[in-house]
Amino acid sequence: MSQGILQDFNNFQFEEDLLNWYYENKRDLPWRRSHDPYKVWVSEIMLQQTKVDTVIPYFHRFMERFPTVYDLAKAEEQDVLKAWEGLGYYSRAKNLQAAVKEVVATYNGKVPDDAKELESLKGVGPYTKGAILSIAYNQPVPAVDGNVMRVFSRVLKIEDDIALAKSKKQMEKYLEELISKDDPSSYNQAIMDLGATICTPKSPACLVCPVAEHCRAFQDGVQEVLPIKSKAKKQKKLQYIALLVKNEKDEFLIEKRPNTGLLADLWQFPMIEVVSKEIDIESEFLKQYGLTVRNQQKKGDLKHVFSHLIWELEIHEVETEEKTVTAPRLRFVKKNDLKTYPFPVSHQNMMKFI
DNA sequence: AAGACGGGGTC
DNA sequence: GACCCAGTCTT
Repeated sequence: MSQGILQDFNNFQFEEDLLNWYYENKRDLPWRRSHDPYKVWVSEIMLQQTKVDTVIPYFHRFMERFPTVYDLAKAEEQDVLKAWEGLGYYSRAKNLQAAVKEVVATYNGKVPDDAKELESLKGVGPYTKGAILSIAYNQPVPAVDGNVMRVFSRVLKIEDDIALAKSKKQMEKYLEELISKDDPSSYNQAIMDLGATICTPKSPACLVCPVAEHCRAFQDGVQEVLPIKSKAKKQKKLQYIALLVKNEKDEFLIEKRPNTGLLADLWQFPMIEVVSKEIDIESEFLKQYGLTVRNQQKKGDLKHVFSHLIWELEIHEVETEEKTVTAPRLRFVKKNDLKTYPFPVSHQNMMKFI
């Protein structure tokens, strides 16, 4: 047993109380119906920074569309992005498919049960590695996410800033010791359920918590103070003119975004960044897109908030006499065909102005 | 260590 | 508005 913070912590009783609670109260979630490593993997990627309720319908559709690693490996990337449309953090989808291709090519289609192999896969970090190893393969490996940081900041009364990388590393060290060696799969999932339903960020339900008697924060009445987390910086504001460019065939001009960075490889309506007060939209559009447009008409405003920036879009409709475009990332598309392309939510909202 | 990377829900 | 969410990658 280590000196320090784990000293005097009754882990034997904590584990028993936690697991007994979990066996009686675990949530019935779609990805818990099997221990198929591929399903565990997909669910864990989708659940990154994303609530369970949001993920459930996406998970069902994704599994129907790509039931096995082989189906996902051979899919068109655009189809994968379309299945991910609206879920956000789209590099997750691209990395997942790249990693699945690697699993098919290198591991004969079997999701690795080895830590080194797993963490070499794109999009698989310390958390996802631990989740797959524990949930799918029942190995006693920690999976430290926001829930775990919060629950154990309170249980062990840790007052370090959980936004710092070293705090998470330290927590992984503690959990290597604490994690159940009898049922690591249930242990990790129990902490997540506890964090999601009882040990919540605000107003934790300590009076019905199965491990309240082991919780140092509760004993000292500081459960509402922990965990300590430094503030996020506020978003940068960006202003754009977003254009519904319609030709005489009633088609709209769309463009594919660059293959890296924000919303990579998703489609959008053309946008012109508003740098100065007085910009001439028609000449600026000709300069950036090479098309002549006319009869500009303002349709409305749209605001879209990302985690790190804010888009303020001024929606305009214009007409063009062009019927074709040669640039590969530009395309004229009928209104009814727009739904076949993956769009960010901000530009799905633009379609309401059509 | 800090920033990039989505979107939705809550208070 | 601020905060949070079953994080990872890049700089």
